[in-house]
Amino acid sequence: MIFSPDSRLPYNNKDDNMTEVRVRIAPSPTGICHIGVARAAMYNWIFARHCGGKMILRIEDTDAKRNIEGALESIVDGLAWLGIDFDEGPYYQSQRLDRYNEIIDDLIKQDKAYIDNDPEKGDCVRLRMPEGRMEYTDIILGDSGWDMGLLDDLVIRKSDGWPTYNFAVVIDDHDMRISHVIRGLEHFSNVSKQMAVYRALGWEPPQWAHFPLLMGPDGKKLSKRRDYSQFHIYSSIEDFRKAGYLPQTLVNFLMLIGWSPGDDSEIMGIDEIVKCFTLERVVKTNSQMNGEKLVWMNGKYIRSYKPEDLLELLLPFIAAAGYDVEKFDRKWLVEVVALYQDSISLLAEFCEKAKYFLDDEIEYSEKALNKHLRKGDAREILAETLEAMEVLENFDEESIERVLREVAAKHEVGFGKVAQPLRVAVTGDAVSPGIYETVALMGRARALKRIKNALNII
RNA sequence: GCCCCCAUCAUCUAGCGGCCUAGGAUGCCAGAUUCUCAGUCUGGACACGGGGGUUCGAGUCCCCCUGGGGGUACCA
Repeated sequence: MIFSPDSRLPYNNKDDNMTEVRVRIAPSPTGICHIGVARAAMYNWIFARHCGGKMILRIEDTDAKRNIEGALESIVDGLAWLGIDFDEGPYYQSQRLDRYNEIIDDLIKQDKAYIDNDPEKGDCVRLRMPEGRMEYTDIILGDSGWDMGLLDDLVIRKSDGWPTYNFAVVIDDHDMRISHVIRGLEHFSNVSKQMAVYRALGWEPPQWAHFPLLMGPDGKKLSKRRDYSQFHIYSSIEDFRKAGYLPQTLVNFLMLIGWSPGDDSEIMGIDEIVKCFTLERVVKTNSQMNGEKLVWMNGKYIRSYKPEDLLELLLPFIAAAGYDVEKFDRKWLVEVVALYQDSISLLAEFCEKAKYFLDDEIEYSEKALNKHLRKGDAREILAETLEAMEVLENFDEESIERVLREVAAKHEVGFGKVAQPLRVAVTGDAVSPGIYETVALMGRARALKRIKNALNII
């Protein structure tokens, strides 16, 4: 990512080739990398990459009161994590005041704009709106129009000297030679205002594409304040990352909301999406986020990794859970990961599920103890299992299986009657991966110690 | 209030007049695999908001209603 100190643009761009695809996102640096910003960035970036065009970052920072320190970095970082980068920028609106004023003054000279005196608010500049109906076409929504008589003369310069949003956007998009404005539906009604500015300036407007809005998992409007964690949904990219989502999951999932490739493909990598993405296939309806499908998809991606690669992704989560990552044998950890790869859907789940591998001491679930160890001859069976395991030459999966089968045969009980007591004894709970793998990987010392301990407390 | 946009299973979607007794995915239910859980596989239930048209024929086109969303600032 490049941050050029002087990011003002050349004003004259008449000679440039306007057929080049150039798109942008224009966030305000007012907070974290919100899911809405990420989605807009994804549409623009994917469209740019599909067309071989350029992706540009512009910062709308004219409202100094709202600017937050570090917000730009967190937005750029969040997008980078998703795989979104920029070819140009960031350009700052705050550095382009001269350019806006030059155009406003010229508009006044031509009597296309005028100074409006308001005794209370001060002088502002308004653009004379055209008469009649303005027609325009949106790539996603189709033909539309607006009765311009409904609009007041648009304020283009506020009394504080700054241009208004709808004016600055037009100047910026033109100067940056933006070919397609791809943004959320909340901006749709700005088109008429911006078209009026394009017309006054005699400039060619870009192509418009307004994608529908993302609704919360509760079906209501997405709110920054609300906590959606019960739905496995978050409002910031950073929170998705912390919850253990993979970036490719988020990209895949978010793109499949509001767009489809046309066939039945569901699990799609970003390259594949770039290849077949078209704005025409973006749907027109608002859509609700479904956390269950998101979790499912993340599980699919988790299962697609080789265990050693998955471990690399898991390491930060293991460290964040308070473990000293260095104290574990790396190869052994890979095996633990392999054991759990099928049963986790979020990276953050690993430590909780595999805690009896990571912790020295385990906690026993009373319920599991009662159900599997304090019933029938479970205690006797476990004690016998312990005895047989103590004399095992090789403490490996095959040997352990043999022991369990022998014990089961001797007592004439099902395999579960032997496996479950053992499982509870070594893990503390009635649920774990396969019992031989679990016990073998745990190691002889740990397993035997835990069995003895269990026999003591039941 | 006014303006604009939208409308297929619970959810995300396919469908661009006959291929639709509406397809896929998640979730849900059942079965298989099995030492528990998960995973995987197989099967099942679940939708064209309502009413008028147009047409030989409408989920697909038109109108109305209803519902949802967005916008109506000297915010962005």
